[in-house]
Amino acid sequence: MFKYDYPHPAVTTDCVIFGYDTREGLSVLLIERGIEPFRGCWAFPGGFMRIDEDADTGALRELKEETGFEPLYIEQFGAFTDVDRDPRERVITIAYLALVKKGPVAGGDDASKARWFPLNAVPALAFDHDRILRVAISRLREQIHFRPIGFDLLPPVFTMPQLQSLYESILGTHFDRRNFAAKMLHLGLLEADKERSENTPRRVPTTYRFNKDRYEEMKSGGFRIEF
Amino acid sequence: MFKYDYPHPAVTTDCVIFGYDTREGLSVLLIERGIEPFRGCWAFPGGFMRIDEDADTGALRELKEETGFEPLYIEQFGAFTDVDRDPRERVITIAYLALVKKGPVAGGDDASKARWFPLNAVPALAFDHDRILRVAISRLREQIHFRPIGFDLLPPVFTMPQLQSLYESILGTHFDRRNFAAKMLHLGLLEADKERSENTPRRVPTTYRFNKDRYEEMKSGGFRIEF
DNA sequence: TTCATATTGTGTGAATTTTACGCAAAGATA
DNA sequence: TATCTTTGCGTAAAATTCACACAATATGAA
Repeated sequence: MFKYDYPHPAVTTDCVIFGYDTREGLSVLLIERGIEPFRGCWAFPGGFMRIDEDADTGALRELKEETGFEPLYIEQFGAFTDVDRDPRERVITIAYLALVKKGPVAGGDDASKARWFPLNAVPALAFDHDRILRVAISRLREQIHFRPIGFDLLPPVFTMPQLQSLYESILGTHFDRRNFAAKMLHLGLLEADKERSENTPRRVPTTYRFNKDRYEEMKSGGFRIEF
Repeated sequence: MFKYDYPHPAVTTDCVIFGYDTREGLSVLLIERGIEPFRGCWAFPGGFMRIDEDADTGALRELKEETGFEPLYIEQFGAFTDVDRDPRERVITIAYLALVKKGPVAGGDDASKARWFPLNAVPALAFDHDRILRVAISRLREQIHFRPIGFDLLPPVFTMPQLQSLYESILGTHFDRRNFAAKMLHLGLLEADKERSENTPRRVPTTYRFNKDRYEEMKSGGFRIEF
């Protein structure tokens, strides 16, 4: 039993985990809650922050425990603190945005009910997670202009059409194929690859790799990807 | 006495309050701590979040109580959760960025020791507030591209040189006078004012007002101020 | 093998925006 | 009235964005 002179809220972390594939576009990973409150509802993986770990560590721990994924990018994007957002007691949550390489859920102990949902087919969510998701998406859209985080969602070797549909999926817009390729190549972050991509219906597109060293160089002088 | 099965951290809010005037440029409002820990150190106004209010409400309350200012803009920009950031007990803080019309500190009860510091003359700060300040400044620089929040820092009627030095002060850069004016006017957010500005050494610059209605119109179609 | 089809790679000119900078007008001071 | 400083306006060159055409490559059917 832990005692305080003043009431303290409980603190949780929640992870909005995005993944991507060409078939379903941008998707988010949800877990079906096995316990009350909101039993049977879908929610973000997350849990109580331990008293001896910071929120970043806690979010990462919960993410791995509940989904088995190793995030390629993770970033705190806000605290959600509405007084009655949790029916049990006063709980505030610190929300994280994570990108992972999409795949079948490897499954830790709790992961039996984890599933990917394409962004346009997300069910009603527990707590205030609907609002958290909206904020996460708008944050992802902002971030993609400043960091090449999109590349974390693709395999290490990818084609220009793949890269374009990823960007279109995240930003919800359509780009001219030729202008998109020109801009991307002009950034100097891509290098053409020898290998050929597999499983393409028509002409085989050239494959590229993301040059992370080049990106690190560019960051020092400030940096922005325009679209 | 409040008892929990699991340990709960304390939760505070802290406000990084920015003000501006031509003489000192961008400044931040700090309070000298009267109690331990960090007694005598300068820190952001803030305090414990109440169990029956959300963080936004708490931040606003503390801001008003401790400084007497009414923020023209306020925005949460992050939670800081390092395990040992407070020597007393586990305390996490939710940090807010606020803009106020700079003036003498009106002073609530605690405000006796509040003072404005120009950004290039900020003393060492209590807790992890140095880091919080750095994050706040970079957030302010980002935000100024998407919202005309700079106008909240100026008097309702202002001149183009005033507006320019505000932007230069926030972004830490220098713009060509003529190009800056052209871009600003081109946005359509300014309307020329009849009145003349006072106290100018040479030629009297024309004065402008910020057209908030026009801004609200523009927001719907997405919006970005480029520099 | 050949042809029609689908998809990718590259280029180019027009329109727009950014950038650098010249010059005259307006007020203050001598 | 002359001089100095600051503001307002304009313009040409450079860079970027945007719309679009055409050739090249692979597949599958004839």
